[in-house]
Amino acid sequence: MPKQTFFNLNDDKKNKLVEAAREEFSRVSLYEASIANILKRAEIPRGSFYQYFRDKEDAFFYLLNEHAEERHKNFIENLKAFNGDLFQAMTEVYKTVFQFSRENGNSNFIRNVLMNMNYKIEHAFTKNLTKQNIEHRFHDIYQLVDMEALHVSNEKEFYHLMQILIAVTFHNLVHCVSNEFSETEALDKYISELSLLKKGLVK
Amino acid sequence: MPKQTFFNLNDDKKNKLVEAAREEFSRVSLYEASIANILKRAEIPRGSFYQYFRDKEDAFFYLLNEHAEERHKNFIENLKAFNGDLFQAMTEVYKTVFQFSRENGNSNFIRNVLMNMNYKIEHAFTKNLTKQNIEHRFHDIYQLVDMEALHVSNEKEFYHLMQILIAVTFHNLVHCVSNEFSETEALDKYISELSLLKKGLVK
DNA sequence: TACTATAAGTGACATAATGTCATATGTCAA
DNA sequence: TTGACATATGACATTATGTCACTTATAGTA
Repeated sequence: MPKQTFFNLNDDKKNKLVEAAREEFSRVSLYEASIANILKRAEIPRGSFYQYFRDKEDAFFYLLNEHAEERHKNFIENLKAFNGDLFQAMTEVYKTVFQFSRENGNSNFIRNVLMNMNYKIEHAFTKNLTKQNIEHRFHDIYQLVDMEALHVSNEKEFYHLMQILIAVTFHNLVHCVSNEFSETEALDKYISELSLLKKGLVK
Repeated sequence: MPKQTFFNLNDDKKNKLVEAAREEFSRVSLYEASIANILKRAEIPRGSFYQYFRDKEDAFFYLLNEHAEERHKNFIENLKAFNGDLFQAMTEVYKTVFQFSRENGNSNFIRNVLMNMNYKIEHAFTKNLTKQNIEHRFHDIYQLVDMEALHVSNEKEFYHLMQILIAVTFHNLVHCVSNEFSETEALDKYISELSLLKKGLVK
């Protein structure tokens, strides 16, 4: 989490800093990113950066969490719109994230995020920060999903189902973005795998 | 790939260097690893390192590929031993990798690999280097697997099935290692998810 | 208004990392 | 012995990171 001083910043300065960080993290991965470039773009001195953020990661995960928050809201909305159809809701999120990764303009942030996806990044994406939050959100989803359609009989089984779905969704995203699939190709692959998932892998 | 000079090294020097690298990559992740530490341990000058490897990654992926090669052989053996039962063979590999991640002695290499798993690392793990190799290996597996038991009707569907299985297997490994699960807990989780995968997610 | 405590801003600096290159050394065949 | 080639070496240029002593701003108080 950024330090309080960051949140105390006036909007202009804050936005300029956030944009500078986003540009740098769009250029390269978290590990290759250079704080010096962010400073240059944001026109702030080195000391100030450390006044606002603990380090490079802190700034990166701030941006990522902002994005993840949006995706979570989308997911909940989709779940409602599709009457609890988990797979349709997930497919919409998949599409959205994939489209973000295709923005060729100023921001390749999501593309870089996906191509360097690891446990910590996935975690930031799917859960949000606190243990409490995770359980709370999981429960929200559990309430909204149409369980009748699913092959699970309790919350624990549903947890496993979600783990599988998340694994396959991210794996697809990363694979398709890394291999520069078109949106149609990516969606085809994802839908094929979802369909196999639904019907089961064995006879 | 390491440079030819590396392979020309006499065994003593080569082993010392490889061990030095393994120790460093066991201490921290690829990105945090310091070449200086490898040099100190291997007692070679800086210039020599770059005579043998292109960079830090080069050394890291050399070690990883060695390991992945072993796992691939295991997998093929298991597939034969279990008469083409894909799930049993995969569960054995899962167990083995998990056990490697638990080695508390000199080497936490696999633990660090799993905890920093990303696309590139997964790729090194599952495929080996060349496109040709990937297709070749995939075909080998396709020949060995008992297709009768599976819910797929052609090689393309089998490809999707393997993608799912790989996604879920790695996701489990990373999750269980990151959260310090015991071997029993990890195996329980994996088996639960495999069972859900087999029977299908929807009714 | 002047004073003071607290927060925020600043950039030079210590430290450590990476990759390169000119130079030195070793090896082997003619 | 010589020359061509491969290998070895460590000083160096460059670029990072995170800290700290010091300055400046702000807001509450006498």
